[in-house]
Amino acid sequence: MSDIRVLVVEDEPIAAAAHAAYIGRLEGFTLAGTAPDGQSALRLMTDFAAAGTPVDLVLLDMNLPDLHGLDIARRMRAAGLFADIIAITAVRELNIVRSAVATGVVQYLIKPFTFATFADKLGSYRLFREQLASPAAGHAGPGASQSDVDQAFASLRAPSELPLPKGLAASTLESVQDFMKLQSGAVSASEVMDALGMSRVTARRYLEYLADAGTVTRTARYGAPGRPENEYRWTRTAS
Amino acid sequence: MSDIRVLVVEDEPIAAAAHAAYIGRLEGFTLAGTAPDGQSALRLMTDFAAAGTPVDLVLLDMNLPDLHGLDIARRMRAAGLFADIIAITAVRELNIVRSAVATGVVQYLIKPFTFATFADKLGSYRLFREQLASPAAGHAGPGASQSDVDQAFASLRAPSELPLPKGLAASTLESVQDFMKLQSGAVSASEVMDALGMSRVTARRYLEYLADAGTVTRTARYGAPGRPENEYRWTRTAS
DNA sequence: CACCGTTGCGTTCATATTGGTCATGGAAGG
DNA sequence: CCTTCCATGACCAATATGAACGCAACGGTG
Repeated sequence: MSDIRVLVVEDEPIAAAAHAAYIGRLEGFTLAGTAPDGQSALRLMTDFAAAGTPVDLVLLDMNLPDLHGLDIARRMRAAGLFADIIAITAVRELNIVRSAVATGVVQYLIKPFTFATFADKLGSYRLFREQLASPAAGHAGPGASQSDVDQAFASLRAPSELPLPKGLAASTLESVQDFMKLQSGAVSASEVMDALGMSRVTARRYLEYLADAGTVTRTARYGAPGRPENEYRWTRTAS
Repeated sequence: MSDIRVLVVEDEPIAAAAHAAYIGRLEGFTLAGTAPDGQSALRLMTDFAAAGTPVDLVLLDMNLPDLHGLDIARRMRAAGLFADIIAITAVRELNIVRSAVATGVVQYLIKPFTFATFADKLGSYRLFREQLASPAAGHAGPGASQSDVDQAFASLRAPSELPLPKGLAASTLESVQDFMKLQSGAVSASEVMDALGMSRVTARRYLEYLADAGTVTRTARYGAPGRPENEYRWTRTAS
């Protein structure tokens, strides 16, 4: 089976290069090109389609200088471009998710994400395509049954757990992350402990992990008696 | 939450009446109207949108006298109509499924189907909407995390139609579901074990399956020594 | 200015308690 | 009687907690 041709649409050059590099590391995917804004993305897709090598999948950032990602998706459909779309955004608004689904977005990635998350989402998309290309054996005839379609949809939309370092639980990490997102200023490990009802050791361990991952920054707080206290601050997610 | 307004698009009068009757039997759904062909369907949707009562969901037959279902979906998007679509078809062609996904089809029903299948697909769609309207409890704040989005997408799967994984029995799953429905708060796996008289392993396996299917949410309970205990909460809100 | 007690957090370790997995037994169906 | 499937019990792995220890800055005191 030929590779899935991917177009990366992202205005920030650093992020665009990162996504392109991610694509290169994945089996079964080929980078078709990159576009820094909506207009050039649409033009590129039209050119590729005219050249007989249409784009199969678009990694579409929602925040672009000229057009919103949803607008691009709508214009794509209006222009007869029916590549599948994986939306990438830092905007955590659920109503946007619904609108995105209505315009044919098959996956939704929230920045910042790790390569593991990225690979997982694209992998499930590839599995979705493969299941539609060759349905499960055992059914006679060329048609697809309801369960075949259901299985394809399931593989497209199934969540998956990512491997975490030993000693850390996914649910706990998520609680800490959600709490940190809401804090505008810096918080100490003790404050996290009180707010989430967990022990000081646990709170500190997860904050330390997030600091290592770059999701939060760690600074020292002086002025009070006692050993200086580390305070953690949610790093502004790069648009 | 107000009901989901549904438009039935179906050329055969008998089938159209059947679908309309199905809608009437479902909690949380209201029939907005029926259309026998693509042109009148588009006109109806435009009129509803202009009247301030837009259609939320379209049950769209793929084989219509004037237009193909995919064409209708594309024209809807081009016209700025972003109702969600559940495709209904007797044509079992998988490439159509892929194109349908690209135009924002959220579910795919293959005729002939029973009322149970119909109710299941629409029920999972309603759960999808509810999860996007109010993300899972346990996470504070207005933002949605990656796992919230994943879980919403997961509700679009059809657990009852998928073959059950090895080791699960339908009858046991039903009793666990019935018990969980009655619980207002969160329950742990041990409590389910005691209440239903089954082993901890079995209770946990079924709860885990339900959590994966999005029917229950899983959160951790902190504060006590020892490994945190998972507690499960029924999420399907009876509207 | 140097030193030392105080103070509160960082760090480590053992412990408790649950989650996860494997092989086994029993029941249902053919 | 055989096969298949699921619930079970027992084992190992995982993870938050509490306590004990160490460390670094503050604030007196010499």
